Amino acid sequence: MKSARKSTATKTAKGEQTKALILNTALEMLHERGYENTTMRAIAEKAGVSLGNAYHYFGSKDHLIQAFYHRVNEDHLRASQPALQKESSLKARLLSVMRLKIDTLEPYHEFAGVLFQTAADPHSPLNPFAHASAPVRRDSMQLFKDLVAGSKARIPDDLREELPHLLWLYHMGIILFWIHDPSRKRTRTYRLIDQTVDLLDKLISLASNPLMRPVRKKALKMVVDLRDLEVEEAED
Amino acid sequence: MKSARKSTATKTAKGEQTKALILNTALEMLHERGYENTTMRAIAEKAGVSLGNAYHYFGSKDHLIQAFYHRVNEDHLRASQPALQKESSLKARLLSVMRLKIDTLEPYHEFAGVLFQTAADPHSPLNPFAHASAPVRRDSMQLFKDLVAGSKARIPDDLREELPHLLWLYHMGIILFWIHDPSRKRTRTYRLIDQTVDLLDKLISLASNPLMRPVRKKALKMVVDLRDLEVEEAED
DNA sequence: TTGCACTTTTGAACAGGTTCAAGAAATGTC
DNA sequence: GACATTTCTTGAACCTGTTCAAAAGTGCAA
Repeated sequence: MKSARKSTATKTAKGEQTKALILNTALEMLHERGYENTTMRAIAEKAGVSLGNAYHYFGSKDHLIQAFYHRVNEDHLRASQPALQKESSLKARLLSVMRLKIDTLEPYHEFAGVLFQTAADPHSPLNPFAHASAPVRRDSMQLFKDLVAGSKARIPDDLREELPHLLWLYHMGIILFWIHDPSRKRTRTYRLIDQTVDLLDKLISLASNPLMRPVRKKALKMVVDLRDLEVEEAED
Repeated sequence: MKSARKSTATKTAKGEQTKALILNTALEMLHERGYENTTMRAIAEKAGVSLGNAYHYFGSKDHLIQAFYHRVNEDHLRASQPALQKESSLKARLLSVMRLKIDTLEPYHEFAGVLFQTAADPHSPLNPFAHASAPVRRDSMQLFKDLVAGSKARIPDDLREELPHLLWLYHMGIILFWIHDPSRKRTRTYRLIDQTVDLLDKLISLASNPLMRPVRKKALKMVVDLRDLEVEEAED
């Protein structure tokens, strides 16, 4: 379960085809049977290729999972567009985006643990701070940038600039909660979203108050540090 | 890497002895060689017992890791006592405890990722919210209770009651950062601690202001929800 | 002492992720 | 078209976590 090998880039039309075949088969099986029951051997067999061939295109099972996560992320992006068109207040936009995130993720709750399990390991390609997942992270980060940029709230520039990162971090926290949420239909998570979004909205207003400038500056300095860390790791 | 089996309780003096032998050997090897290179076979061999025997006492490799984490936690507790005796302000107490936490964890930075990797999976016994790690969690939670109780800060009762949980959560966040911190001697993490502790102290003062009561109530309601989730899971 | 119920211990077997050397196919070059 | 090079594909082999049935040991009651 180590393997640093990257997914191999295809050099041939046929290779491209095979890679896509393996990936699609894998995604399908992951969806249908969950993580544990989707073995590399099973994927290879169902796709009609050899085990080694699967490993030629995807350096590890994690890489397949990453592809899976990428797809879920695309779904969320697409699902969020209407709300971002319609809503204009920061609060409403954030609420929609967060709820839709959970909606999108829900079918995979059962094996989401495994999904984020790997995410905590700095060496894992699934780690959301790591290089390998940079595209996925950039996409989801972009969503929060759009979310902030398109809102008509009056927010100081310094805060506005860092807000997307803060919200992204917040959204990771919610997902962590969701993973551990045993309630039916994940009602707790939705409730938590409602409450935290409300709270965040209040806090943002509060932080936008000129009187809060010193505290805000201090907090933002800290956030920038956090962000730098992400970037650094993304480089290596 | 599944296994729900618990560690078996020993029924005999000899069993007790064997269990301790295996555990000590495992901890030693984990410390010396890290996670990947410490295989169950290697532990069993070095301890001079059979592979199956190791599994008789520890249901999985994770259980061994948990024991490891437990020991580190004890070290931290012990290391924190002097500071908790000496310091009286909340800020100073928190700062000491957090810095000592990182000090204690530092020797294991290399494989800490794996350690907390498993922690993200709800099914894992290492998951800090799960039943299996309840003792460890209770211990580290107790530390933060002491931390708050022994401080002479003027804090509203409602906040004071939830503060230990909040600080525990905060401390988990810092550890997450630390895991990903590539800086030499983890200077970034220490800096982040300095900054966040300072900020937290300010926020606590702020939240203690009577004017903040409505926002505070709202925030605390949310925290209680979080805490309930932990408890619930700890039950099953 | 013998027999019984238990705990402890063993090692073989299994499963699944991963590696690798080598053959087959495709592509490019002259 | 023939050869060289690169890419694709294969399947066996390896490693490690985990399971399990059975052997060995232990203590205690009759």
